[in-house]
Amino acid sequence: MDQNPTRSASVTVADVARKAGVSKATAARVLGGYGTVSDRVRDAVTAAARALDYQPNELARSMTTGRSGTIGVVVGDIENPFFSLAVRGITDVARQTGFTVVLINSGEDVGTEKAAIRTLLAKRVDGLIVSPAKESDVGHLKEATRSGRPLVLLDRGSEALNVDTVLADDRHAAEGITRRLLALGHRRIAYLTACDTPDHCFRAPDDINTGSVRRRIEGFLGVCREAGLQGMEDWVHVGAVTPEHTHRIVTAMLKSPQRPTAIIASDSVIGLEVFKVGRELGLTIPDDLSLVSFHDADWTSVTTPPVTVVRQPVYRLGETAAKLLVGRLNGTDGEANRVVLRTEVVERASVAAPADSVGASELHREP
Amino acid sequence: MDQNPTRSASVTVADVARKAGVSKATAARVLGGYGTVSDRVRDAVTAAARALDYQPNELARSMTTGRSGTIGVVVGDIENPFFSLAVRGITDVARQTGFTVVLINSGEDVGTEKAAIRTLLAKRVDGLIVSPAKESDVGHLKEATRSGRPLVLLDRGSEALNVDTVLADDRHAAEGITRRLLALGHRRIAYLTACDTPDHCFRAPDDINTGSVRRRIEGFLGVCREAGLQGMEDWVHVGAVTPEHTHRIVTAMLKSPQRPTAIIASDSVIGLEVFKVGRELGLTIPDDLSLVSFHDADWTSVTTPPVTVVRQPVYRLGETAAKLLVGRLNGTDGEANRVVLRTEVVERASVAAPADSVGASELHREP
DNA sequence: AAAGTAAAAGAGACCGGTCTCATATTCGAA
DNA sequence: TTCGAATATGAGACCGGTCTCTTTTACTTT
Repeated sequence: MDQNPTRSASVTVADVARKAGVSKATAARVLGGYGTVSDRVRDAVTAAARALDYQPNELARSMTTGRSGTIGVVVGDIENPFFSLAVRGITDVARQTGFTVVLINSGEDVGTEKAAIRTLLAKRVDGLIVSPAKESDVGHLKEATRSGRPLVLLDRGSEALNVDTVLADDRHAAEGITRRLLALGHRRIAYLTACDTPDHCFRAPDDINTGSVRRRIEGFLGVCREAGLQGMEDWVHVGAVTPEHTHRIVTAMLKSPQRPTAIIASDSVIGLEVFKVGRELGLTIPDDLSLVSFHDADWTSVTTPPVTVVRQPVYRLGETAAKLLVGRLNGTDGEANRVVLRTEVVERASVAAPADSVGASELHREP
Repeated sequence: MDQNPTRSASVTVADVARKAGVSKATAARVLGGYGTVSDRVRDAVTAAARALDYQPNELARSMTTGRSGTIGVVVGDIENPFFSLAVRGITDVARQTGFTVVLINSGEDVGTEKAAIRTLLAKRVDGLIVSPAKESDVGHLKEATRSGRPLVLLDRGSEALNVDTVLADDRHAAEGITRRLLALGHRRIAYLTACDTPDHCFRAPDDINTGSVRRRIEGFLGVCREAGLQGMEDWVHVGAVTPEHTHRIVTAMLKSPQRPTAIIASDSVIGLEVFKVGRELGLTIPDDLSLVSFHDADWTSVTTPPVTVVRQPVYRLGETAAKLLVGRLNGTDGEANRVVLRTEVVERASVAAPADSVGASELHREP
């Protein structure tokens, strides 16, 4: 019965039409599910299609309809649990709504991101979800929107881009944990991020091109300033791009005579490395060093002590972005939405008053 | 200067040709980078393309060439660090070789997987990398290969499918850790996996459809049998599909009078949950309970105690699969490759002799 | 039974590229 | 100078669908 192996040359509507004894147009109507056809013909065509094992060619379909049924997603690094969870949110919505996801990693490099956008546009994705590497460099994104395809920004916004954006309230979260640390008496608080600057030094928030991180640093510095602490810019460290880099930076930091009494890690990959270095150097958390990490990664609840984190609704970040995009794709228009999802500080046990908190509380009384 | 906003209707080769004053065919030659053209014409066309901001339509190109430049990837769950790391390996190779990745999560459900394959085939991906949910149910995969598009199996093989396959040597790894546990005196060793059976009970390895996991269980049971332990099938627990399920199963297991003295977790998500439950119940690892987990997730080195794991070369698993696929795409043919990558047991501190090791060694003397 | 209308089917253009084949041009060798 | 080969360009079919427009068929209506 199977002596007729499917030829590699694929079966087309024309083949089905011929077999069913109808015109190509009619067969296409049945197969494509549009227009009006009689029941008799529908059955004949369906039977012929089954007999021939007809497989529609979506490419050809996209050609004429102009819709490819795909959405392009550009994230920094799918390996990072933050992005993999967000992407899960995106793919779930995509599947439910009949879209398919093309995924590209930018490696947080603008050049790669540009190439990615170009590729996706050339492949005629219906829309884009991007987590831009640099807020300041978004010409390629602007161009993408100009081509008429909707764009949604994920986790990082851009003033220059008037498009749907889904963010976590990073500044607020940073302010909260900074206040907490200050109240406990910490004065030497380091903020550590993967974002880098040309000379690997931090001077002002404007040096940071990743929106979410910049807002956090602004919140951190703002609260410090309110509390009368000046020059906290020196405590912001950039360039923790790999675990190895992070290891080096944290080790240097913790070995210096004026070592920080608390560290804020900008993501869970960094947080993990800080934890490791602390242990390596024989420092006890939280007695010798307080640690707060962004992203409630699974491991943070299971260490000794468990780590206090900023919980971001990462899955919902992706989910919301995808829903917004699908909405646009289905014709919703109007002003760009800026959705800001609430974060939450999960207090665990990696934060305590610093050992030298006396000096610190004196400082507190100064102003 | 920018008073001429790009019309949404895209610029085609025909438009460029007209502007450059050449035929469509010639313009296409320049733009497509094929055939021979004079320098003068090339410059003219290039200039016209730039002036018009021509963006090639890959869809149309794929239409005629039959190659879409995309590879379809179907994994269980991108949120699982195992898959996100493997996918990272795949996407890296894809980018380097000029391919783009379409990602679909199967949720380990064969129905979803089938739909995914159909979608990807309809979108005319050039090739597929799949981590099949069930080894026994691969008709749809067979069909995919029959359509002429190469398929590479990731982490899970299938005897029924004679295609390139990349696996970790799961059986060997399971045998190693089982021997270790037995040598320490453990007799009540539980194996816990997410794979499920219709009635949520395990009787024999054939109940397990996920190849990698079945091989591990076979290794586990085989070594136990060698050591004279019978009926260890009862110690294999299935259905740890979510952290909640896992929590319930592990709690029941550890509260039973005949509680296991050691648990082997089939992935890091399960391992984490076992760790949490152990702590909840006030059990000390490794004194009260030994724990070994598959997958060297980042958190495993940072707990107290750190967890002994089976390190799989996950990134290389994905990378190798992608390289194999790209090879096929570039015309390599010949017998199907079965690549088995070595795993490694990373000894940390979550394994020790059981508290009641005396009774255990007696048992050991029995046969 | 004739006319009028709605439903069904067919013919063929079209989407935006590629590619074959025919024609025109250029160049070197005889 | 002239011919032949090599190189450049043009015309148009083609990929596999969708979709408009026209013709044919079926069903009301009076």
